[in-house]
Amino acid sequence: MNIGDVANKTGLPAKTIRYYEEIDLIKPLRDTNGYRQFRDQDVHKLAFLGRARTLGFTIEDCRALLALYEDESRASADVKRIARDHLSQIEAKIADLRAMRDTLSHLIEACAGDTRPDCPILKDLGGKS
Amino acid sequence: MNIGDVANKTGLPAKTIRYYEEIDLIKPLRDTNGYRQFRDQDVHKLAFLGRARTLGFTIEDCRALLALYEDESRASADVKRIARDHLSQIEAKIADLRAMRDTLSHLIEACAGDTRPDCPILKDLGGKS
DNA sequence: CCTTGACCTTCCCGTGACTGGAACCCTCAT
DNA sequence: ATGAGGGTTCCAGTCACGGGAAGGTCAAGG
Repeated sequence: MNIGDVANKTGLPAKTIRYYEEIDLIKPLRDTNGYRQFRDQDVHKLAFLGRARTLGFTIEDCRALLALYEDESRASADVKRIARDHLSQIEAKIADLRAMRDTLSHLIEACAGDTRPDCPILKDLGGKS
Repeated sequence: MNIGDVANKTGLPAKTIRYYEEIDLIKPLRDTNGYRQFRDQDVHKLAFLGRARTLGFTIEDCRALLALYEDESRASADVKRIARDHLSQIEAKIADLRAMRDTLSHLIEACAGDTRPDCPILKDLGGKS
């Protein structure tokens, strides 16, 4: 299979697939004309990576998860630890964003949003209570 | 005032302050020895920028907000539009993260996390329901 | 007067995970 | 022969800085 077909199958852009090869996440074969030849296992790995990325795992997490995936004698505790660490990062981000959202939405509510210059948003940013 | 004092006052790293000058957000004066000389207005702008950044506005948003801040004849509608656009981006991010969190936490709950290789997390990533 | 240490300066590279684009090669149909 | 539509490599850019090197400046102490 050529890279275009794999891109279609996995939903990953060809650029991303090449990038994943460059950083040694996958090692597709090469045809005599220099084209990448993807086996089913490559496609499967790419699907795995795509799914892990949509769950927000970093590339390095993905690398570790992929290694565990291929290791028949893994301990599920290792997988779970990676996932839990990631989850706590996500929760921290959500908390940050929620704080921003709350502040922002209050300010927006307080702003008339008309042609006059008076603006509580700018007042807040300017540090004037 | 030198950059260190300003960094202390505003809580922004000196590196960040230099960067903000480089991209023309602020224009501090220069002393004869080449040191940056910050006026109160510079410090005030930096505080404004710091606050806007903690609310998650991009640098370009900050540039626009700063321009409006300095424009006495602004319309608060312009400020509000920027803030609302930003708010909707934040909400989109929160939604994304929540989806990740929900999926992840279910998977983590289902994973024994012991020495056995069997792992629902990897099963999900591998696409095997 | 000299040194020490804490400042300050510029400059360049690295980050994460790609994306865009240039310049070029391969293949097949017309 | 030519054109369209694949593929290839390589380089630059993204965003908002942070790290670190190499060197100039300043105030205090010996």
